[in-house]
Amino acid sequence: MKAVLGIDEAGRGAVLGPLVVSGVLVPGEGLDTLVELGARDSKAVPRERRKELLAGIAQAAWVKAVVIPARVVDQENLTQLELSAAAKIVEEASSVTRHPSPITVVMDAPVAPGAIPAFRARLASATGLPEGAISAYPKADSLHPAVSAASLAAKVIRDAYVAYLHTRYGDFGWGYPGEGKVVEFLTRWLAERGELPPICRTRWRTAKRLLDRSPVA
DNA sequence: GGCGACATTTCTATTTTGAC
DNA sequence: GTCAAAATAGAAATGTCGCC
Repeated sequence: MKAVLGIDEAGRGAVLGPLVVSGVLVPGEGLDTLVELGARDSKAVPRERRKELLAGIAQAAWVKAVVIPARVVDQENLTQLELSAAAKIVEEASSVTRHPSPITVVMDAPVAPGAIPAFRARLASATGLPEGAISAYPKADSLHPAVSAASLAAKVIRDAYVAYLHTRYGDFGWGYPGEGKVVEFLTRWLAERGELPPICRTRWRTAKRLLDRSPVA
């Protein structure tokens, strides 16, 4: 039975902090184990519980994450970055399996349904996998246990990275525009330094609005 | 045919509400 | 008190349509 590599990302909509793309590789027969461990829609799992689940998943599966800093997100579009990260994860996953091209890739579609075939073709081209070995569809993070596990891993790793950033920049929340802490942090930073912090995605509307309002911008 | 605007689709999160 | 689902609000990319 082919191994299954689930891929998902966290931090797509955040104005502060990185985008994290994660992959979880399990033997086909190991999918039931992921379900038993509690791999399911990560949005329905409380933040602290996610860490416990990932600890169990990491013992039963191969886990890999690619962290993409905010400044890199500023320079390229998210879909292209996610595709490159996914290709890197597929490459490493292939190297840890014993057979040539034994992987089936399943991931959350990062594009509109009409654009999924083109996305699959690009990923196939980047990885050397046949298109038939790649599956991408909406809500895969809640429908497929390997993608659920990848989603949990991406969120936990992003949370840990953000916690590290808190030690350097202070508490700015989790980085999403809807959080009051995020806007307060950016407003204060901009007022004190006259520029946005290096962990900010300056292309985001939230950042642009603050720059437009800033007297020093 | 090329370009821009808009609609649609996805993702993310938090908050609120209701059931157990 | 805990958990799940729905609502809401932020982001970007793609596809379609109308205009030049």
